Amino acid sequence: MTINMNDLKHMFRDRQYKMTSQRQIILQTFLDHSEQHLSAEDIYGIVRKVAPELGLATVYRTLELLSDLDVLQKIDFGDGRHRYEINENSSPHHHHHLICLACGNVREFEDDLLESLENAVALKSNFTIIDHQLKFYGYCGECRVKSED
Amino acid sequence: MTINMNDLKHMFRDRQYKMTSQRQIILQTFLDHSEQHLSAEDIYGIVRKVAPELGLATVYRTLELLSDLDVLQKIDFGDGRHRYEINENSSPHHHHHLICLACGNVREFEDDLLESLENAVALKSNFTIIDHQLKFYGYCGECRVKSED
DNA sequence: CTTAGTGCAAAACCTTTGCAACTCT
DNA sequence: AGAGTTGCAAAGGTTTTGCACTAAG
Repeated sequence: MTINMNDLKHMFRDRQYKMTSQRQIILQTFLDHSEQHLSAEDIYGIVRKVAPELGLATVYRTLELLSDLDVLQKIDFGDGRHRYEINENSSPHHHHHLICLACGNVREFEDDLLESLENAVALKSNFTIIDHQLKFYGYCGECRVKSED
Repeated sequence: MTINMNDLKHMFRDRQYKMTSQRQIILQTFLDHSEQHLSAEDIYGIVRKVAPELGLATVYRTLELLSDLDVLQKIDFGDGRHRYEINENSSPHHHHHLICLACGNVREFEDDLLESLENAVALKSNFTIIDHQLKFYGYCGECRVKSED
């Protein structure tokens, strides 16, 4: 159930947004880098090669729009800038991040186990849960080996 | 096992940091507001009343120092500024955040259930986990009632 | 006394906004 | 034609930094 350009065009039409070339290029960039967590500046750098006149402000505005439409998910790894990843499937859940404190690398981790916890929390705290974000901080295998010298 | 000023003084002495009045005041502010998630500007505002000459840069530098010492935990709720809370007990684990998408309020949630998940992740991904952060986004009881009009 | 820490102001970042020109529908 | 969109530059907000001065050990 991957999002494609056609879905997007319909989504836009329905809400009277316009499908501009800039928006297409930016979305395509996410489709081409679906495994990565790109910042506005990252996108700007990539997109510049194809469309040198495309402005950084447009990147920011498009990122905000696509986040509002739940096409992108805004994440924060604490490195001072927002990062975005494409929501490939309909449900944004079930995928978390392993952040290495040494090299800063971010890896994905698939998981379903949080569902039950979520229900428990909702009940106990009178809180309607829409989404969650789980991040693990630690050291990846590579960095662990390096530090063993 | 609450952190107090004496523990801190020893911690500082051991590492040849100086215990200045500014640092004491800032730490005391966290002890007095242990349930809250204060930003640099929050701290600055509170501290100003006691020590009007204390500068914002010092607040930032102290926040960084105390985070490095694991006395404070740096959190990000996506509101454009970093927030800090004091690590009252030795193990920083077992407490998460419920963030209301309507009013922006942040509530704490106590929990132990993530331990087993953490072990599973560590094993499966060859990743040594030091810490985790779990955030639930949704709507608190109050905002849910309000939106039912 | 020596070295770390402070305060101030300036700089550095990331992100948002105002506005005239532009382009999808 | 008309509404939404873009690009540029300027402004905004948070955090960092350089440097002369001060204070802790």
